[in-house]
Amino acid sequence: ENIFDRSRMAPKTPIKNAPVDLSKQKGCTPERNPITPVKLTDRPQPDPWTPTANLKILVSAASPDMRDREKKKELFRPIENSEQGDTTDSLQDDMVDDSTVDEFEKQRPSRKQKSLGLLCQKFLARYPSYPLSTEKTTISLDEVASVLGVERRRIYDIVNVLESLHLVSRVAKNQYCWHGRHNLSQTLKTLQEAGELQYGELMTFPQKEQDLEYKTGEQKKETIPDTQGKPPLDFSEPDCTSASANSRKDKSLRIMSQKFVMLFLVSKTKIVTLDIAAKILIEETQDPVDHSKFKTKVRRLYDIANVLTSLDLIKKVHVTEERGRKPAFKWIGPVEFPGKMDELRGHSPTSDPLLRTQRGVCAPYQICATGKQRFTRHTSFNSVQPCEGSRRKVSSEPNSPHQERQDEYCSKIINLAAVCRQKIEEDTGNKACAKKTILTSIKNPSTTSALSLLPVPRDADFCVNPLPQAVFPVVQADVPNLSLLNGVSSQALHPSMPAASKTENGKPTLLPSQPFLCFPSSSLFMLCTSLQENSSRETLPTTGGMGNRNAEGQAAVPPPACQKRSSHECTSPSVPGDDEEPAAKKQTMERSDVPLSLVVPKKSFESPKAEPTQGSACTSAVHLEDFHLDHASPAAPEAVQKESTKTLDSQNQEKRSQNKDPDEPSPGKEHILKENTSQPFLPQYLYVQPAAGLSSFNFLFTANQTPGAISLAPSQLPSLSVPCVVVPSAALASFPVVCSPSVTGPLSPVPDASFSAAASMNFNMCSLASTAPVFIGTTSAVVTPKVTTTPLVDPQQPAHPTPHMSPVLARSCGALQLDSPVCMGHPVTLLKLQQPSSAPLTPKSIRPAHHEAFFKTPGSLGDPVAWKKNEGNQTRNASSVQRRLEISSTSPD
DNA sequence: CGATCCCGCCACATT
DNA sequence: AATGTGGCGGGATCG
Repeated sequence: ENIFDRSRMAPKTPIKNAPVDLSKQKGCTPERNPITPVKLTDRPQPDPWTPTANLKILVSAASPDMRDREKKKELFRPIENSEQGDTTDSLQDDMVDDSTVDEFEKQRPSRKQKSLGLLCQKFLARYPSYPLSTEKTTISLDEVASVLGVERRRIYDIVNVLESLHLVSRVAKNQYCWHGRHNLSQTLKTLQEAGELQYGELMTFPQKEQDLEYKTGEQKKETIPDTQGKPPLDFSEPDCTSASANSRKDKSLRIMSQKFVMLFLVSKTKIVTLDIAAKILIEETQDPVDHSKFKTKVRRLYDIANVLTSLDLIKKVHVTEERGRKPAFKWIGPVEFPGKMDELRGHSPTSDPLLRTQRGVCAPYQICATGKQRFTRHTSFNSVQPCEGSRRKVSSEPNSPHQERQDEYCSKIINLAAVCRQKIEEDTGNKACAKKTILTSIKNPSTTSALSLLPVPRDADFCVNPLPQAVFPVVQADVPNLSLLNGVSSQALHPSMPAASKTENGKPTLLPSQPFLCFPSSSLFMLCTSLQENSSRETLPTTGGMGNRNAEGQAAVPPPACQKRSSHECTSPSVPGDDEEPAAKKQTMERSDVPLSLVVPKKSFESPKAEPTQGSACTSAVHLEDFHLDHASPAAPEAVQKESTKTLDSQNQEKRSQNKDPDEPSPGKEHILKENTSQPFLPQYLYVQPAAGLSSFNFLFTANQTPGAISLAPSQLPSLSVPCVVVPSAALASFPVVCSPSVTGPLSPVPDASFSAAASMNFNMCSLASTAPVFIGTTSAVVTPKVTTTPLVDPQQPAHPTPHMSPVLARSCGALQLDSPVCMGHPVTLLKLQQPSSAPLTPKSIRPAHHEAFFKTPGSLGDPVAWKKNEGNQTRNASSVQRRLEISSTSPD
């Protein structure tokens, strides 16, 4: 355009060559022209501009020209009216224009004409999408700004987003280098991987370090320290981290952009609503204050979305949820990147996944690390890319670089995951999210489950429908069982079970029966899982085979990551990929160390644990929304389980059939569930999430033994007699209580069976509720296999398990993902899970607190309701208050 | 009236 | 101190 303009302009304009006609034509008031000065240049540019005022005028004036050009381009077309404008000059004229313009319709430069999206299109039109590698195009911000007739500030908005996708890189002050889309797929791939890791897994995290390095400020708020940046940093590289990392505000816009893109890449549906994205992106804070923050975030997202839209990567759509329609964006860019996954993702079925995952995971992380390394400025990739550098890509890519930010980015990304979790929680609290979730959940029962929990409240409508129907049946059956459950629970409680300890199978015994109870009204959410890292991992491979069935692989990416994490403990930051894994493992490890950790609502305790939960929730929510995940995550774990479980599965299936709602999620889910179910899971933790806002769901999961072990409130649970209890919020009331059928019967008999039963229960729940429960079940199932199952109850020992639990869950998820497509969907979930683990990291510090909290909780638990209330309210504040109780399920080894 | 998001102040970073 | 960057949010416009 510029060119055109100039050429045209030249002739036209009286002025010299103002780049834009605009100025010339109209209006440029003399003054204005003169003003311009600044910079500019040497070149042909017009002098006139500069001043914004002038610009505006110019713009208006120019508009006509613009439009012509635009038309050419097409871009403008959409705009329609906007264009016109030729008319008059000066501002005054604008008014006139309208009248005058009749012909065109135009109205002066309407706001749209000046939209960032349009501006971006113009900007992009200036450069070739696929420039010759050899030639390098440099972009002068001033020049562009003047040519396009906008203030430089706007150009920054565009460039920052483009930079996040590596379409451009900053070379120097005011100078950017245009790369075009050559690396776009690579970048997206990297982002996807990173997204999977983060969101999917979460990271890890080392709280401690984090504190030091990054400021705690924000992070801590969340309570999710881990999630936040630190972990990444830690992982990535120590050195860098501190430095680069440092806070800085970093360009949130860049980071946000990447995160935003990651959400799309991770989501199944490829649709992300603004509010969800905003929630996820809001890293810190959660608290009340946020509102304004949320608003600001959304504003930024619009900016980003406009640019992405111009890039044809996304398009605006509306998602109508039950309530109403929400603005959302659909990813229309490439979904699969050549080569991208390959190893990483691993959707490969079976065993591969593990490998992949591990490695794959590493890669992403690495990336981050890399980024960090560079403190200074490298340009090449900012955030996400890290991977490249470190791992494969390497790249050098770019030349240059500048910007150290990447490191930060990486960390941030990590944080994002955490944030997401938190947010999710919050969201859950909030209705909107919940709704979505619910919806999604409905669609995908399993997947949603987690999410659904959150949403529950409001959506009751929705929720109800799906859930109730499906659920009820189950419940009914279950109810009777309660007694059984009790029996079971008792068993569970008594961790002593050696059998359980033995291994996965054994463990089941504990859980066996765990049925679920859903109470409407409470807001508690408890998640119990127990798992061991090892087992889970191991299982994963197997699982892969099992779970894969569906293996859609689509987005599956996440799973791998999870697995990865789980697989490795590595602390070493050096390897990116490893980082996560290690972290994850570590987390798990750590947790394991800690016998019982309670996860308190994030903030309150600050313990990381809470985070995970949230994170999971968040993720799930995200998925749901976007994708409706599948509950794949759960499935993954199952694979392992399958062995013993199969029988269970069969049972489960039956149940499922019953349970299934009309809606019924996809079969895949069922599978997953089955798998999950099959695996016994041991609830190590209890998660209580009371979302303040959420309200609707409360879940109580008992780990198998946990309850007993925990001592939580045996009385409480016991009374229930169900290992897991899900309590919907009051609002939920609609929900019936659900007891896992399987549980009832089985309990005593065979541990395995019981597990399976339990698992099934969970699944059922999920299907029914379509919400969180499912996840839980899954995770737990996954976890259980090994350690968890073991019944040990010792608090401390259990603690060990506990830690695992979260990790386990994550792992399991990862496994699931790997295996089945479903997993893919769930990736997010998984992530969340991991996060928790990460959160947990802190085991140390946390532990004590947790314990206390933990205990408390139980007490509170005594009354489910009361419990909910109390905690829910309290916790809420943090966005999600989640508490995890770890139950020691068994003593891990 | 809610969704969008332009506009530009102003703080922080870099030179 | 000047200039580059870019966070941020008021408030206008759109639908």
